[in-house]
Amino acid sequence: MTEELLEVYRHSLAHILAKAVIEMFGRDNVQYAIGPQIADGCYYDFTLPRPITEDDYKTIEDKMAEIIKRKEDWTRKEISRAEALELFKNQKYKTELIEDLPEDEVISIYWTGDDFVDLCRGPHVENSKELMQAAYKIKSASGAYWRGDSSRDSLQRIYLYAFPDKQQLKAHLNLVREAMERDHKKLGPELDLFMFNETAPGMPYWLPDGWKVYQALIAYWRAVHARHGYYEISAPVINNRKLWLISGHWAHYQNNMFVIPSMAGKEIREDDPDVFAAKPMNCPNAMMTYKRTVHSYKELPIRYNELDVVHRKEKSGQLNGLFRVQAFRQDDCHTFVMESQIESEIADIMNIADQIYATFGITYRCELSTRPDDFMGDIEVWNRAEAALKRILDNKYGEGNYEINEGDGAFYGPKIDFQIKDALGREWQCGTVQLDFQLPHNFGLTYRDSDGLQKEPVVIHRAIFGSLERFMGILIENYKGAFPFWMAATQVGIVPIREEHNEYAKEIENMLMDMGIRVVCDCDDKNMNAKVKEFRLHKVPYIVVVGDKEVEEGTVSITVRGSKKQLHGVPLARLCEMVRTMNEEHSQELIAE
RNA sequence: GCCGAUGUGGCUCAAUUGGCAGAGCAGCUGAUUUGUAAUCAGCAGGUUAACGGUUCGAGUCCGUUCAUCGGCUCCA
Repeated sequence: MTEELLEVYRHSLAHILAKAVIEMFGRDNVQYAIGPQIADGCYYDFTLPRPITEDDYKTIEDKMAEIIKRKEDWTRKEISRAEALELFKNQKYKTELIEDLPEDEVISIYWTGDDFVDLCRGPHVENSKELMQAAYKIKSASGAYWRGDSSRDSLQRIYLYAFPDKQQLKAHLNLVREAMERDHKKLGPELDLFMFNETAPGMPYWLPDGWKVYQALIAYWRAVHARHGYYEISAPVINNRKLWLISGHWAHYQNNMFVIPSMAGKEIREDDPDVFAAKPMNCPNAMMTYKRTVHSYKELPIRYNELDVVHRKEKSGQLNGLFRVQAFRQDDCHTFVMESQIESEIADIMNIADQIYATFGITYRCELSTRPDDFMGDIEVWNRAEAALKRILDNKYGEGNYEINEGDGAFYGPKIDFQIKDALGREWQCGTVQLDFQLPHNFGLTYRDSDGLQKEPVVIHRAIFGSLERFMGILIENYKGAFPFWMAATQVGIVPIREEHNEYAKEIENMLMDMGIRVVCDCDDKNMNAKVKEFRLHKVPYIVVVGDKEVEEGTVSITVRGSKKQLHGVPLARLCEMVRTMNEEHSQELIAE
């Protein structure tokens, strides 16, 4: 099955879907918009007399089957603009699409039978009978805005899984089911990693086990940055409005800020000096730390790393587990550089990103976002900065091998984003490198250059994880909760077989603890099988079992997660060597021999 | 914010047309001491998300709010 053929099937099924919906609700009651193909099928957007619910899915699917069985011919016609406008005169979205086409564009339409016509470029099947073997299933229904614009009509979108045959659909549904098993929203509470409470929507609580994993991530992150000349700072979490007025957040970002009046019940007034806001970003405080003293060109670049929690008020309906939260820790850095240092500094950041992502076996996609229409600052500086970013990406990926979002940059500078996929294949922005010419200016930052003149530094905002919360979500799904040894909350679980083995088990626990290993020895009064099961459920990488034989020999038995065979008679010195190696190398695989 | 769905002990789920809120796991107590995924018995655990309405009677029907999920839009 070639890609092209798959496309023909999905495209054609979108038409069948539209035809089915129209037959269900009546031609005059349906406005149909667009129905493109997507990764696992297609969708179609409509305006309908009432909302589609799950009860309708079967009806629509049956209707589609019935239509396909009619074995209607599909005929393509090319028509003039005037003819097209006449044909679709009662269809507002089609009319708008036709009006927006260039004057000289050939307008093609497809008839499916003689009672359904759609504006379409094609290609399609010749006759519906070619779809007899096709397998499809309604995935979901949801709202969607006409042309993705929230100020325009709200349409109803019906998503369809669509494949050439039943086997492929079944295989895909299995993949989806498996992906659901990896869902961090399911695994997180199961493994006691994190939780939420309705008194703090979108603000995760990190539980003891989750916090250990989180801390392991941070420790690794610190170790990497220490070798690249980074210094960590921490700054206030709430600041007076004065700061946000200077940075521009009060004007441009207020809707996303938790604003805090000085007293409970006090109204927030524009002229009240005593108003604070929780920081949605770290940058303004980083500017303040730079500004505390004078700087020489010899000091640059200055790299201020930080891990403070930021709060962003999101509109309801936008929260999503750890992927979209209202309180999160960014692995943020603000680097103050001279313009001439931008390229080498960003190249170094890209190296750090590569190193860190590789440790987790994560693949990412880079996007460059360039100057928007409402940009601020000097256009020459913009051009030079964009050229520098392009050179870096060209060198790394080759020209044209990365995406460029023209005009998508921030108003204060261009940026490179790193996109990473979750278990269901949805992409999330994690790392980001943004150039900023504006904040240093707003805050009046300067350095004394070698020529004796005062100049403005450029700021590079960057994050590798993006937000620790989002990155943890990605990692939980990536590893299905079975973290590599170096990250695991409990790295070694010890199971004494009988009470008389407890003492030896505790000796091993102490020995490993002295090495900084996260170890739990289960001396509870219960069946050893129950202890093993408990450790397995928590996906503990190494389960160490000790009984008569081990006490006598001074060895352990190791059950390695994911491996069927057990390692018997492992000397304690060897156990120490194994765990030390995995920790030091941040290896993803467990040593199993 | 928009469209749709969901909400019952800590967890997984029951509860017929509206008719006594119930089980397994986890927990506690006691017994049990076991070689790689659940030892046995007993006990306890609930304002069915919250608030309001309909009804002789609401987990169940209606309304509002909150939270969560799938999307749209926006974002790390």
